[in-house]
Amino acid sequence: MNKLVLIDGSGIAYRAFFALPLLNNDKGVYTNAVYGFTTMLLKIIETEKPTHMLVAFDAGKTTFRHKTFKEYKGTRQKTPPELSEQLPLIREMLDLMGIKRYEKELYEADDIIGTLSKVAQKDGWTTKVVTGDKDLLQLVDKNITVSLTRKGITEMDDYDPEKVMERYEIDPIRIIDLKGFMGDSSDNIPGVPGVGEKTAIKLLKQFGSLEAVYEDLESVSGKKLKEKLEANHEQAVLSKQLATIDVHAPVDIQLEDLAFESNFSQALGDLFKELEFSSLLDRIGFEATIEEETRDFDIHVELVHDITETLLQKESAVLVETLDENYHYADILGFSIVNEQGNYYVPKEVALASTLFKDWLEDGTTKKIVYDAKRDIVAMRWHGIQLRGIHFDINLASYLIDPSESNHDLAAIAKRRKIHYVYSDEAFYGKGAKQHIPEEEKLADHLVRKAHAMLELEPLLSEELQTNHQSSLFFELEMPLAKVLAEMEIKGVAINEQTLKDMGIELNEKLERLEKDIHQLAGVAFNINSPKQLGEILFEKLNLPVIKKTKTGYSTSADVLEKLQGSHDIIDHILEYRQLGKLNSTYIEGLLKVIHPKTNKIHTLYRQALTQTGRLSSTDPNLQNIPIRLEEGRKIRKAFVPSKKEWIMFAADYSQIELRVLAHIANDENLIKAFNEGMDIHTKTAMDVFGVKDDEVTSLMRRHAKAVNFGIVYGISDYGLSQSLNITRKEAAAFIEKYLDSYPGVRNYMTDIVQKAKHDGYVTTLLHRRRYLPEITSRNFNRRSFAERTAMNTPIQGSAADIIKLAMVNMAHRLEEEELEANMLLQVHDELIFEAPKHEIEKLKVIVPEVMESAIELKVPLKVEASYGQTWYDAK
DNA sequence: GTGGGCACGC
DNA sequence: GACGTACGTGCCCACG
Repeated sequence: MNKLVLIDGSGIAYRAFFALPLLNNDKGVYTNAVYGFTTMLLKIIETEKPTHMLVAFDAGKTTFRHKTFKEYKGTRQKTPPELSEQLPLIREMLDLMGIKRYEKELYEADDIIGTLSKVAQKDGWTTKVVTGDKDLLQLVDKNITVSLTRKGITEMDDYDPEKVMERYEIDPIRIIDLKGFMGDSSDNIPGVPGVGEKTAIKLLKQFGSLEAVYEDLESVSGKKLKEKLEANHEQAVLSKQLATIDVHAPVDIQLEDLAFESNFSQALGDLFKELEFSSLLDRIGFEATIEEETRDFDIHVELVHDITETLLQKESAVLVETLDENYHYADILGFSIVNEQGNYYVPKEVALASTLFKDWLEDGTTKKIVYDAKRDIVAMRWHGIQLRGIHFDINLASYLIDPSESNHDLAAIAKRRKIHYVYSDEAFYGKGAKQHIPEEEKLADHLVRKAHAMLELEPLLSEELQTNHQSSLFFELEMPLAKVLAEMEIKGVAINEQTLKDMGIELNEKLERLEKDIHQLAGVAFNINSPKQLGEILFEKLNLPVIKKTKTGYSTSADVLEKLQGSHDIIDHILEYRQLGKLNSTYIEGLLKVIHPKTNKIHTLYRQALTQTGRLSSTDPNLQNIPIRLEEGRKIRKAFVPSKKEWIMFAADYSQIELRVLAHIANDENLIKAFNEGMDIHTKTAMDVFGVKDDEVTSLMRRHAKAVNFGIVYGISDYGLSQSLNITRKEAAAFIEKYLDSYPGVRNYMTDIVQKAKHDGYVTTLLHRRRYLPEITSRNFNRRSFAERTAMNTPIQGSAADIIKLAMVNMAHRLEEEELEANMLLQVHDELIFEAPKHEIEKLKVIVPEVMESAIELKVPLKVEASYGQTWYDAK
């Protein structure tokens, strides 16, 4: 059976261009439309497995339609040059993929597609049309389906005749009548003014066609409508004509010529590499390979059998290779050292057996350039080495220079700075099941290349940091913080395993009971954890009203279920099942799984070079999302205990740090005054937004005010606020307006920062952390709006992150100075958690708030609340 | 192995 | 007027 795929090339290119941010490769060539187009093609090839393919393009500005209506597409904006310059690349891509393309003078892509789809239909073929243009739905027929891009570029909705009927309630061919009435502003087709989709469909359902409506105009209900139709008769007929795809266009190609096979050439792989589509390479059957220019670079490697003084210089790039992502468990593969004396590879056994080498690693007076200081410190510590003398972390530097850079691998950092001789780890070791460690000679070569690049990169990155005014952010904040975090990770947090296990047993019993009840209420056994099965039960079997749909089916999220509460007893049970199930799988079973066998503690990994705002993140396990808001979940914290008897857990959190930062940055008098007077900020906001006095603030007002503050801090939209408060978007927008009226300094800040971001291309935090926002000038409303909210939010959230990081570095020094035994263990964005002997409590109660509050001086005081107890749970 | 849906924290 | 809307991590399911 032949399967033909016809693609609206012009439409998809246009769509891809606007759907994706303006990407470019290292030569500055724009690639977003090519990339989007290509991912769409690959998806189609993979899912449809076509035997024949054609991409049709519009031939030029003038088409036969302009003869009847010279203003056709008259309001179209000129194609942006950033897109035009990508069209030849798309053509080249198609040629290399072996996909035929076609354009015809005076005809549009639609007409070519229409004509060929009907020829194929006659020959008994199956055809799929891929487009972003709803007009093409008129082609839907037996054996012809139309795929409309939905959001982005690779997500599509398939329309067969039934689906068109379901969506529009008319036959596919009546799409042209619909267009006749509605018109189309993007093509400058007038239609009948005042008639939209709803009215047009009503008319077509009643009369059948546009012509039939005009033949029997008297039967049309509504005087106004009748007048509008009468006055625009000619225009409606013309509009229908313009919207009609010519299925008899003079297309001079045979279907057989469109044969397609998906075995791709090396030339295509080369083009992908040139355009930096590395993530797509394996989809066309190419591995990420080491490029020739990289391989050809000759580097002399000295394999070290005996450690001597000569290779241990005052300044070196040092690499300790650990393959396991989780460096608490990672084995060391080997070391490389590159300095002015040479390029050395030191096998693991040689390195670990040498006291000379160990002493050098532990020598704080030598300057070591590393790629990931925290990983190196921790990994070596597990092998008994106290790494010191770290001077420069390549990864951290790259992150500070541009956190949005998607790839901070050494090879990528190097390549962006014209250093091409490093292999990417993925290309060298392989990924997934194919990962393996090559023979020692190759490994030595790889590691030495990496260290060599590190040595070469250090001055380049230093220079960039300096240009960005980020030297002190780097050397005085992030570098010292890496060491502090390493110590926290190594120390780990002790866990009372039995507490977790007991909670697990209790939870399992409750879950079993709940499951039984739910199955009974449903009348059938099913998997409650499957949103798909749950949706079928709720909305098909029990016929509950559908509140929201996801792209794959019914939404069963908590906010949907909450709206269904009361309509069926099963809902409450499901909500409870979900809540307890989450606790059990993520927090009980999940945490038990990651207790380190050697220490019986949990050692998280902080990601210091990941988030766009400068916050840390925590993985393996994530200790930054341990439940607190609901009591059942909060109990999990009872399992987090001090590592020594007679010790306690001590917690200290910043109160409203983001809003204080906002008061400072925005220099808002009202907000500054509120903080200086020590007011409850949510109550204060409620007073201002609702215009009431202190004692008139109801709990609902305060809740709403709190959500508005939350929105300001996290940069959510009016839509986001409306969702969290369950109010309309308009009401949410009104709240935000009221807020900004009350805090004019904040309003000015919001306006100014967006302007500044447009001008500079980036925003910064108090300590010069930087976030680029290229989309702030996007023509796409969503992208632009998002960038604008990010511009407002990042300086707030990022500065708060700067402050707590600074406090952590200071705290580590202070604990040492005071010779306290207390250990700093965890950071949860605005909170620090310690363990300490009881006799240090009184001292900590003074020192910890003092260090945190004095981390930085703002126009408002910083406030810290501290508490302690037997477990993390009790430190509240 | 991957993407989607969901839920946890800040 | 629609668009699709704080971030990050991890679980389970369903798909190939």
